[in-house]
Amino acid sequence: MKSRITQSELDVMDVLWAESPLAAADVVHKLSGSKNWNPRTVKTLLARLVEKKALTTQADGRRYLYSPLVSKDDYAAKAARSLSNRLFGGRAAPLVAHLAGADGLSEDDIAELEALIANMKNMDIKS
Amino acid sequence: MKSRITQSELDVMDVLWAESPLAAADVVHKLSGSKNWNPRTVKTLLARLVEKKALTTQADGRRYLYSPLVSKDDYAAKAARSLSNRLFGGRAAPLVAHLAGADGLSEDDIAELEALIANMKNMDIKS
DNA sequence: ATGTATGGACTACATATGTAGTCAATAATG
DNA sequence: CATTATTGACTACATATGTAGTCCATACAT
Repeated sequence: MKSRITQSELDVMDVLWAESPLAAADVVHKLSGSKNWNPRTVKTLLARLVEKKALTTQADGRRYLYSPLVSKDDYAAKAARSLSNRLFGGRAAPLVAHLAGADGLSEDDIAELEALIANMKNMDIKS
Repeated sequence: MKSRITQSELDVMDVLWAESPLAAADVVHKLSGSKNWNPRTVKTLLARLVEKKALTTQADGRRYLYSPLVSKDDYAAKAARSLSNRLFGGRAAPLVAHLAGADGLSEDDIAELEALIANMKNMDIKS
């Protein structure tokens, strides 16, 4: 019954995905630019993430250092598959189509996708 | 300040995206296979979706017929872009990469993506 | 040593969400 | 017509979530 990471909690995870382990005060500091949160709020979110087993702590003297237990890649993959299944029948193309605005994806996006697809085709051949 | 459609509410939207307008009893019936919900629950979700302006109602005698105000495409597009921005830096390729398991996407997915990309390149040329 | 700042543990409280129950009007049925 | 079933309106209540506050122990500065 692993509870879901919420929006606010995800903001905290982002900080720790970028750099870890960090003390609560560091996380507070890194969020101070983007979020207007009371340090208490950040502490609460950290505690909830530990409860949810999304973070672990290691003692550092009197305080804790926090590190992710869930990698961003894993989290992102699950979120992507969940969205794909829930709204796009588990198919990739409709999802990608909906990412684009009226005028398609950017050149860069298209180039990256082509490279990715070429790569996946290779994987397929090798197996 | 349009509140977000929740998971349970989305199940209701799905029914009405598939066919509308429908009376509450019809929605209840269509959900009875997949969800083990009390009809009251479905009614509550319908009412909340009307509040959130995701559905409209038209009177049909003593009851209401519900229809989506938000199309599935719009909703899905917003959800897809939101996920992409939140977790993949707004780029399409990493999202697609994370959709795949260890062994890449299915042949069908790859074929569909290629077709989609070819199409988007055409759009690009025309404009 | 003594006051003050800092850090974690626990508590708080409004709103959201999942999941229903109650009530009153009305439609359908015997 | 009297009874029952249906429907929307309103209410309920536990848990989740956003956003903090309080308390207490301890580290640090004087």
